[in-house]
Amino acid sequence: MGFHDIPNTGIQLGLDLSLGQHDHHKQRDQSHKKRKDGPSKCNKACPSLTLGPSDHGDEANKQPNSKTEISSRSAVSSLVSNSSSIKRERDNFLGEEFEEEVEKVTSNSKGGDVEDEACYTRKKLRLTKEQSAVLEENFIEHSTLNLKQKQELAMKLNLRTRQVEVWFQNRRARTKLKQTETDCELLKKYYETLTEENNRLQKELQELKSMQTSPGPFPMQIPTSTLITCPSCERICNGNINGYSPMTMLHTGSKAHHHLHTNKYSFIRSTSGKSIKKRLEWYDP
DNA sequence: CCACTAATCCCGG
DNA sequence: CCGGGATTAGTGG
Repeated sequence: MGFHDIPNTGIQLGLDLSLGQHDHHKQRDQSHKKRKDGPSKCNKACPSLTLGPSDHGDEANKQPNSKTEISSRSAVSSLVSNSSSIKRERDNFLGEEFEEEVEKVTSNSKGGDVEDEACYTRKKLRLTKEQSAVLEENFIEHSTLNLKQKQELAMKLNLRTRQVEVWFQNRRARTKLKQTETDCELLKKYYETLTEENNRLQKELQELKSMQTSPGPFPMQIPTSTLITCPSCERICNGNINGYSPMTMLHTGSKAHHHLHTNKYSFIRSTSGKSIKKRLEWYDP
């Protein structure tokens, strides 16, 4: 694998400002904020919401029973709220949508199943296969959405706009993480290659030096193992960077026998998008 | 919007 | 059961 094989690692990100925070997050936020103060014990006064049909996280995900179920799960994501919630400071819009959903869920929940163990036990929403698939499809088309697109998608999937927004954010983060890992691997390989190359050159240098110091019956010879011929002028060149075929490198030298014998090859974009340039010097006999 | 983080789910050893 | 990866979501910049 050569460095020219490294894919363009740039990630294009748009700047769609999201407005979508709404009142109903406040409850969730509150229950979430607790975590920073350490795990909280159940507050007797908490009127919790449950997930309605499913008590077992992913059950509905694996076998979505009905639209209602999807809708309930999606909307509430599993929150257990604290009635004394402090309002979140952010701007909140799009409230009705969630209110409706909360009501559905509340009505779905049977009176008895909201017990102590439910308090502060945040059940995690898992999107259904269908929802994930649609989101994925949309992501492939556009990795960012404008507000309208988010709203439409949310409507289509029975999710809140905020959930769609978050899903896209997380999805972008995952993409970026994967890319970073890939780049890291490539850089590791590049490092190894350079190390090998360095060792090889060191060795070669030693050989040359020893040849110089101990004159034999034959004239000095350059080790040919790593030399190739310049395709345009037929001069000998140390064109082999381990693993990178000279064929893939563009020889940009000028006319044969009059060029400067200096060629530059650019071959990779690092994670930060800057190019690393490798320079080869043609041997000048 | 992103980075960071927590909470939860889920799966394999 | 436990550790760790994946996913969803909150917070702050």
